[in-house]
Amino acid sequence: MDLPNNTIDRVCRIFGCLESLEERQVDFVSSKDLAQAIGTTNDTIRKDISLLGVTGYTRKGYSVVSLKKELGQTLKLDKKRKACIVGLGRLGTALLDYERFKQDGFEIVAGFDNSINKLERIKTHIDVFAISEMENIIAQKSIELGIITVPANNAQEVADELIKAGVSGILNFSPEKIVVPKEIIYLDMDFTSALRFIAARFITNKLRKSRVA
Amino acid sequence: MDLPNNTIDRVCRIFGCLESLEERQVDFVSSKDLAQAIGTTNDTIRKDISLLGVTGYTRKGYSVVSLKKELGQTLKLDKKRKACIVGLGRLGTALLDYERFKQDGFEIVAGFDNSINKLERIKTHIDVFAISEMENIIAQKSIELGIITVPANNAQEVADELIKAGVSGILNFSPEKIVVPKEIIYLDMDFTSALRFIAARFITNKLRKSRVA
DNA sequence: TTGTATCTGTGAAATAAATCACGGATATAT
DNA sequence: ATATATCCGTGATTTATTTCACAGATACAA
Ligand SMILES: NC(=O)c1ccc[n+]([C@@H]2O[C@H](COP(=O)([O-])OP(=O)(O)OC[C@H]3O[C@@H](n4cnc5c(N)ncnc54)[C@H](O)[C@@H]3O)[C@@H](O)[C@H]2O)c1
Ligand SMILES: NC(=O)c1ccc[n+]([C@@H]2O[C@H](COP(=O)([O-])OP(=O)(O)OC[C@H]3O[C@@H](n4cnc5c(N)ncnc54)[C@H](O)[C@@H]3O)[C@@H](O)[C@H]2O)c1
Repeated sequence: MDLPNNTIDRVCRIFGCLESLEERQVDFVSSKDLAQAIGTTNDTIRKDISLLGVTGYTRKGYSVVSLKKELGQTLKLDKKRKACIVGLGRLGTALLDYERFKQDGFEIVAGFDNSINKLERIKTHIDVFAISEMENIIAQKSIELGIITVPANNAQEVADELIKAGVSGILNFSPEKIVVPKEIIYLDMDFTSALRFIAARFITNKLRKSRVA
Repeated sequence: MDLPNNTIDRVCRIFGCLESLEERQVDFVSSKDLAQAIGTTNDTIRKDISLLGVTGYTRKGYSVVSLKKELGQTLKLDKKRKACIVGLGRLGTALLDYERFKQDGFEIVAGFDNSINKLERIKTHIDVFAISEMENIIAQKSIELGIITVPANNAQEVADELIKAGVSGILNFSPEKIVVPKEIIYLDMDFTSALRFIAARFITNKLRKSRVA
C-alpha cells in the first residue's frame, strides 16, 4: 500500500481519538469532530479515511467501533508489538512504568542500562538487563521496537546496537539526531524541537496543522 | 513571513543539529549532512535555507555559527522563552528538572499541581505552586508556554486554564486531544501516536521523512 | 409527509512541496 | 597551473496534498 505520509500520521492520531471515543461509548463520529480533534479540516479527514477504503454513514458520520477496527486492521495497529527501553534514567524509568503503552498495543518487555548500579536499584515489574544482554534478549523476546532514553552522546551507539540486535523501528528521545539504514523506521521525539516549532509559529502565523512527531 | 509548515519543522530540527555541531566546534556543514541528520534530501535543505535568505559557501557548505545565528534570528529561536509545567507526576517532574531546556532557550520557571501532597514532597530547585495560583504566576512571570503533563481526563480543563491565564503556546503530553482557539499554537507529544506511526510504516514502506512532532 | 440541515464520497481544481537539473564557485589533488 | 570533485543557488518541473464543490443520503423537526 502507498499512503501519503501525512495521512499515515493523521490516521495514527485518529486511532487515538477513536480509542477514547470507544471508551466513552460514543457510537458515531463525524469527519468534522475528528478534524477538530487532530487539527485539520473535515475534507482532509474524509479523504484520508476514503484512501483507507472505509466508508461512513450519511448524516451520522463514521461508526467509531468499525472505523477503529478497519484502520487497525489495515495499518496493523491492532497487532500487539513488543518494545524495549534503553537507558533507565529519569525519563526511561517513567516510560518503563507507563501502563498506557500496553493498553495501546505496545508492550514494554525489557529495559536496558549499562550501569549495574541503576539496574540493581530500579524497582519495576518489567525485566531489566545489562546492555551486554541486549542482543540475546531482543532476539529471544522478538522485540520489534527500541526506545532510546540514554544521554545524547550515547544515542548513536545504542541505535547501532539495537539495529544489530534486530529491531525494525526506533523511537529516539535523546536530542541528538541518529543515522540509521533506510529500512529501519526511525522517529525523533525531540522535545526541544517541538517547543521551537511552537515558538517559530509565534512568528510565522500560519494555521495549525498536524505535525508528524 | 510565510514559510511552508514543513520548512518550519525542519528548520527547528536543523537548529538542534547546529547546536551540537557548534559544541563540537565544527565550522562548516553541508546540506547533505544536515539532510542525513534530519532525514530528508539535500535539495530540500538547500531550499529551506534559501527560503530563510541564508547563503552558504561553495564547496564548503554553511558556516555552522552564522547559519545558526541567522535561523535563530529569523525565527526568533534565539529568544529566551519561559515555560511552565502543569501536572507534577512521573513525567512532569522529569521534565521539570531537565536542564537541557534552559540551555536550548526554554526556561521552566514554574510547576503546578493540584495535589498539595505532591507539592510538599517534590524536591526541585524550580518553584512549584498550587493550581489555584496559576493565573497570577503566569501573568507575573510572563510565561508564554504551557506544558501539560496531567492525566488525560484533566488535559482539556488545564489547557483552558492555561489559555485563560495567557499562554500563547501549549505542548501536550497527555494522550487526549485538546481543542484550543486558533490563535493558540498547540502541539501534541503523543508517544503512542509516534509508536503507531512507526508501526504503520512497517506496512506502508515509504521512505522516511521528517514528521512534525 | 415534506422540507431542511447535515454528512459522506469523490472527481476536479488549486496549492504546496519536493525534485530535478544545471550554472557558477572553489577547495583539493596532481 | 590545471583538472576534478564538490557544493551551493535557483528556476523549472514534477509530484503530492489539500481544498473545493456538489451530488447523493438520511435523520430529524414541523
Ligand atoms: N529527563 C527528561 O525530562 C528528558 C526530556 C527530554 C529528553 N530527554 C532525553 O532523554 C535522555 C535521557 O534523559 P534522562 O533525564 O532520563 O537521563 P538520565 O541521565 O537520568 O538517564 C540516562 C540513563 O542512560 C544510561 N546509559 C548511559 N549510557 C548508556 C549506554 N551506552 N547504554 C545503556 N544505558 C546507558 C545511564 O546509566 C542512565 O541510567 C537524554 O538524552 C535526554 O536528553 C530527557
Ligand atoms: N509517565 C510516562 O512515561 C508518560 C508517557 C507518555 C505520556 N504520559 C502522559 O503524561 C501525563 C502524566 O503522566 P504521569 O505518568 O506523570 O502521571 P502521574 O499520575 O504520575 O502525574 C499526574 C500529575 O498531575 C496532577 N494533576 C491531576 N489533575 C490535575 C489538575 N487538574 N491540575 C493540576 N495537576 C493535576 C496529579 O496530582 C499528578 O501529580 C498523562 O496524561 C500520561 O498519559 C506519561
